[in-house]
Amino acid sequence: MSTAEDRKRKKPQEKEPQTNSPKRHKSEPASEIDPSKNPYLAHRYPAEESKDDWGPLAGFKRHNTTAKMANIAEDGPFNPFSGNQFSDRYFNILKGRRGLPIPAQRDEFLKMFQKSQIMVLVGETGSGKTTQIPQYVLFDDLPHLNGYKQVACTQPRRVAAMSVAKRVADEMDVELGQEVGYSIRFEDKTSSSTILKYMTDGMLLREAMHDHLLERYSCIILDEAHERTLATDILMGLLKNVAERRPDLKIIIMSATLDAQKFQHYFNDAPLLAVPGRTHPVEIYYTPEPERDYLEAAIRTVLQIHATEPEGDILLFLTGEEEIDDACRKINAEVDMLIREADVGPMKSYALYGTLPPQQQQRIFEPAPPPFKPGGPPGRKVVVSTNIAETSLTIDGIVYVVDPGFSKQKVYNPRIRVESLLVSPISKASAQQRAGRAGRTRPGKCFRLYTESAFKKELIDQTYPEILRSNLANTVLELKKLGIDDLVHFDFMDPPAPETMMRALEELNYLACLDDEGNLTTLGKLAAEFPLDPALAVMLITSPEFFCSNEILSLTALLSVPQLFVRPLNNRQRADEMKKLFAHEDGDHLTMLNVYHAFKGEENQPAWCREHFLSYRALQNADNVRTQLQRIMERLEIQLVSTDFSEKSYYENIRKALVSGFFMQVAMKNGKAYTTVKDNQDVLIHPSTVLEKESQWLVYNEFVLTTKSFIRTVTHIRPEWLLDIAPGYYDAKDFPKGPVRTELEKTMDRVRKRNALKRR
DNA sequence: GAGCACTGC
Repeated sequence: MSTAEDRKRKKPQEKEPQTNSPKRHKSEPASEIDPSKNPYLAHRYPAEESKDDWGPLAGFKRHNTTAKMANIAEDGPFNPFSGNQFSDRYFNILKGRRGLPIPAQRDEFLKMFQKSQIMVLVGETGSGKTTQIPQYVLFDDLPHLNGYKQVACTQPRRVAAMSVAKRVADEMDVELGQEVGYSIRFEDKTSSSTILKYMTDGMLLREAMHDHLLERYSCIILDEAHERTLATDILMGLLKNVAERRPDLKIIIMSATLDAQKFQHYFNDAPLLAVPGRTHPVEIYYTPEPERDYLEAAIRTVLQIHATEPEGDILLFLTGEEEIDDACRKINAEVDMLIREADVGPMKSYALYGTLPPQQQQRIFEPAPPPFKPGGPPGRKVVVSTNIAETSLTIDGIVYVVDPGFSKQKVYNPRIRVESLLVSPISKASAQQRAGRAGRTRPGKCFRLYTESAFKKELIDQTYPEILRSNLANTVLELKKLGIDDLVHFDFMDPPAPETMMRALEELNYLACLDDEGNLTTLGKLAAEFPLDPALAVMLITSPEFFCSNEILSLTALLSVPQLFVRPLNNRQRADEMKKLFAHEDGDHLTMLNVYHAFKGEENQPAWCREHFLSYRALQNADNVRTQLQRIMERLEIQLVSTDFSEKSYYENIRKALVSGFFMQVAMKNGKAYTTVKDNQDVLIHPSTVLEKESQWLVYNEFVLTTKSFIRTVTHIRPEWLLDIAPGYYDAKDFPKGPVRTELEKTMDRVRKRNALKRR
């Protein structure tokens, strides 16, 4: 990745071999003209040399331009950023862009942008803010004439960063990856010519860890700030801080209309610009009485719409995979009955949730079935979806939305240190977003399965930001790495609960990533380099001590992707049998490793995965993650070693390495069930385990709270290892009197006696 | 003997 300095150094070198023609003019005949005199290439030379007396940007003074000037430059004929002649396609797209509502406010935007360091911009979907505002910034901020700086625009999701970058590259008539590019995990599509970069907010955060002042940017645009992802919240705190130390940095916070004042207030009363959206009105209907069974009510409502409303597709929001599959089955059965009894058209139902393979997700875009007879009652499709359709996926043609008012949300309980998913009422903002999905192509209707008074009085305004609902161990490590020493006084927009913060600090201290004063240790600094949870990072970094870093590298990658084993509804038994083929008697971690090794030895991987009920996507993903982690290890000079497979200690070493990261996630057998050490929670082993033999002590990867408390992905370990690998954590006298303490003391005695024998 | 809202590095 190139820093601003690199870019400065690289530029002059680049022009040498191309004295006669600039880089992307390959088909052009060699010109007699000295390229440094070519006004259209003026931007390729450092600002101090550039006079910009001619060319499309003639007379443009940084932060002193107008919409009129920019419009003239945009009208061509030459592209002010690439020097090329504009294509016909460019002018076609330009016509469309000028038809958006936002250009009318270009001057208003420029004035505000020029006057203030930080501004807030709110606009509904369809306003074009994500594609247009960054371009407006380019024409005024002129980052390429300002020491080759860049303009960044962050997105919460990878697909958004990619697709918007592609769109804007087309709008600006440049090749994607040149003047306009994107940067997401596993893919950096930028070059030394890039002046506008779309990126995920997590990616910008990563960059900030090595460049605390974000020096390579002259302007940072945080888009979709209302979503309040963890990364967005940390970035906002960071940017507020950086803004003071870098008066030259411009910041724009973009958000949907809600909560604008909160953003303004947080950024020292930054000015606000509101741009209108382009959506159709949506009529809202409430139920007169509260519904007792929202699933039943939802299905009933869908059928009523189908029987009585004019043409248009339906979107129903439910909470999870099982519920959605169930609802689809019931809807199909009811529609069949309805068709027999009444004069209605056909209706096709589609399930939509994140873990569905992409191919199946795509099916929701199939057109609705046609009516049975021309002019008869309309055919329709109904998409039954999780929250994924609220933000990540938009489906055109939706006219009716059915909103029961619930979604699964992550909650964190710092007292028992457990993150879990809970079906909870949605917020007003969420309800509005859902309703908006009905008005994308024409006026629509939204049926809320709750009363108007419940909406007004019971729903909270905004969903709580993620930072208030998460374990913050990773976040605290990131903040420390960002150079923020005083976490207590860090200016969060919504400060997390002190107990959550304390838990995170405590966890990092146990992992030896923070010392007793709360400072980053050498191990902590290394751990922060990895895009992993602290426990995984520590396990990986210490694995060479157990002679198995190659294997732990694979395992770490496997543990950081979801859903390795596939278990289709109609083939569970077969899937379970297949899983047994890979089972290792000591537990699930080693089983996953067996899967990975078998996968790597396979030639036709997709077919092999189908046959063995494994997710090809997950394994491929794990492989990508592994490559990324391996590069980081090589950069940090962490050794990659293996124990010879024929050695008896091959698997034992891996289990010990597991303990070095997960010693806080250990459970001990207590009668029929297990008890987690330290927290004393009664837990059961998740039924998905391959472990069959009796095991007194287990290390587990996650605690899942569903119908019962489960520990999932478990491996058998020996208590001696705990004393050996984490002596500070497993000091028996720190434990309350009880079975765990008794066992630890027994183990200590055993070790002592054995050592005494050895000494004799 | 059961589940996996959604993202991101």
